[in-house]
Amino acid sequence: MAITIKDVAKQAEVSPATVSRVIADNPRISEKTKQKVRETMESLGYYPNFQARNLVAQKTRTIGVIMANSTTLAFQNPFFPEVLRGISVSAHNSQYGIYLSTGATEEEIYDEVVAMDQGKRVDGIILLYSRVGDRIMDYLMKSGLPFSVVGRPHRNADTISYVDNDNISITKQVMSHLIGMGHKRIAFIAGGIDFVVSLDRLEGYEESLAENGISFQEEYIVKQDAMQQDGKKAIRRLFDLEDPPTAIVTHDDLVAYEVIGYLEDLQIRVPEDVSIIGFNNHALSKHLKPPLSSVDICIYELGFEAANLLLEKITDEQAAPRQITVSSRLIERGSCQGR
Amino acid sequence: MAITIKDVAKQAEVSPATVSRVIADNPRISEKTKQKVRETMESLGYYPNFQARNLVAQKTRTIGVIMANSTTLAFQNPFFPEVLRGISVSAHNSQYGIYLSTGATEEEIYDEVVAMDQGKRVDGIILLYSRVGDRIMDYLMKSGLPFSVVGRPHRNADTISYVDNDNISITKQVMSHLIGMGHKRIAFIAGGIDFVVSLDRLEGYEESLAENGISFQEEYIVKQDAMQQDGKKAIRRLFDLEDPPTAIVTHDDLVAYEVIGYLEDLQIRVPEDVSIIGFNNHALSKHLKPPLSSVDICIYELGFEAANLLLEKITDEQAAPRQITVSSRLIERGSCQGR
DNA sequence: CTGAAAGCGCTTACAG
DNA sequence: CTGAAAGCGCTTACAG
Repeated sequence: MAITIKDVAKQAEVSPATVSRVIADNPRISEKTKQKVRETMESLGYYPNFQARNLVAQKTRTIGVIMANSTTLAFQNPFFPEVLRGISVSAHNSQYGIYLSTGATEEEIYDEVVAMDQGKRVDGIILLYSRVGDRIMDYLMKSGLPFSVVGRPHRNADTISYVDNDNISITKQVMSHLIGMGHKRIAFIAGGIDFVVSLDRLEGYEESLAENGISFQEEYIVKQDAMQQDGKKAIRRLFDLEDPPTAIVTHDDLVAYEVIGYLEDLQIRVPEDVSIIGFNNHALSKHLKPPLSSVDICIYELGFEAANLLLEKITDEQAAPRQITVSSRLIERGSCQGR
Repeated sequence: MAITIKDVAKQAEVSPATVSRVIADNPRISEKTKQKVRETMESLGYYPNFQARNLVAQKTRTIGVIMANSTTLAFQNPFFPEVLRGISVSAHNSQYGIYLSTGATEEEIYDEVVAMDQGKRVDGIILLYSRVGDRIMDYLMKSGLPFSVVGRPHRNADTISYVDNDNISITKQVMSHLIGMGHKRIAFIAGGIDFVVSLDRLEGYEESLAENGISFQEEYIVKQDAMQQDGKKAIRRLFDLEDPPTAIVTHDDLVAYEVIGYLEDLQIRVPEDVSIIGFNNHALSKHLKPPLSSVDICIYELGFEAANLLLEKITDEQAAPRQITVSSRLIERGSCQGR
């Protein structure tokens, strides 16, 4: 069907081996032969077959990207496309392709990872999330397949290449900002409790309270379950407390806006009555009213560096695991007010 | 290195051919042999090598997904992840994988498409957008590689499998809604002018005006360029007109919110002074203030059906091109008011 | 019901 | 500087 190396060889009156060497620009082939072979490749419209090439090279020049279960709101926020853009740029720079997981459940995704590894479909994997007790990460650890993670692994972090923000520190900065403005009753709308990023931010929250001599109150924590089941109710409950919060930190700007919507329904004004800060610095956050103060976590960088780390491991088997901390910073806008 | 079919064959005391047949569950192999081979596959932890299998089968069970240049705000909106989710589900159902384009410029993407096709990396391609005079679509037409498109192709649409909303009709419905409320001066914030979807919506806009005896005014059209360069200025100009619009239709909810932000700066109230309607029904749109009326274009369906169409063509070479119209509907919320 | 052989399209020691 | 041969890991007519 398609033009193969043999067709080119015959036409150019050389052996297939020679054609192969010309493709690889092997210096032992004479310029004259190269010239001739290249011309016939051109005129025949020859294009090397990746599958065949990869089979003998025993690699694929493809990286697998594993995204978490995509059915949640999380998928509506810009994290995924933005991190993918970072990965794309790095992969493209090194002429690697991206193979994406398609599974909808953890079970399906696990099977895909096994298939990617054992079926030799990819040279390595980027895990786009880090959760507690994740089977997939355990599998990757054992498999020997190069991989990197966006987010600090819960266990054996020092033996794994990963990128992350300093979530504890940045959350403490967010808290200091609010506490510095006079806030003491600060609610925290947490992300999924099995994600390490959520744990880290919660830890930052708690540490900050402790360091500032403010007692931790369980009622100020809104779990993701509660938000997803009935966000409005969860927020109402917060403000039915004897001492309602005067500030709210949410794990995502989109959630912050959802909360702001509920607050308006409750006739609670932002920022006059309650201050609010989000994470992820959504493109909208500067346009909306109030403009939302938010933590820019540099999602693109996270993806870009995760890909770089992975390619490092793929290229050099001996490469030691590396950890990269991507900067993050609080962008102050109009959604906070002192008291 | 890895366990191959030969290792299994040796261990199970059969030929490699037999092992291959057991994998394919060939009915001519005795149950006894199958049993034995399966056991040794299990105990050895054998897993078939995709590259080898694909090389002889001359296919890849992979579909290429080509996304547009990803540097714009478009990438911040949920279209991409949502359409990808639809594709993923369909692909996963048929046990196909997804190979993603990584290029940042049209040139790079074109080269990737050629590589995917000629290098036999994928069995077919989904083009996530349709633009006027697109080289990539021209290439695909000529190549013979199965492909499907999200969005109506600008030329030769009847020979191509694609999914789309009825953008002309839905835009006319949106306009009828506004006109029915008494609006006559309706501005239109358009998407990229080289996208067919933008042209269709603009056509719906113009047709609707004509049918309702309202004259078309060039000044009411805000082009994407103007919005991207200086959105605030573009909106201000709209309201500096002698007859400023009383309603605005935008091609995307995120843009609608950006506009609403500018309007607030200009002390123009929504919906009291001006009504506004978006497209894409972003998850936030029901939470924000005002809750935004928006057209739900069923993005997930677009992706899902595009993948189905592609798989149909991959599976059956003779399959005639099919076009699927995915439903869309205006969701009324609080951002419009009669006059 | 099973095996030996050829082949998918390429690469790479080994010879010369 | 170039070619013949073996091989990557699998599948599939062809025999028996």
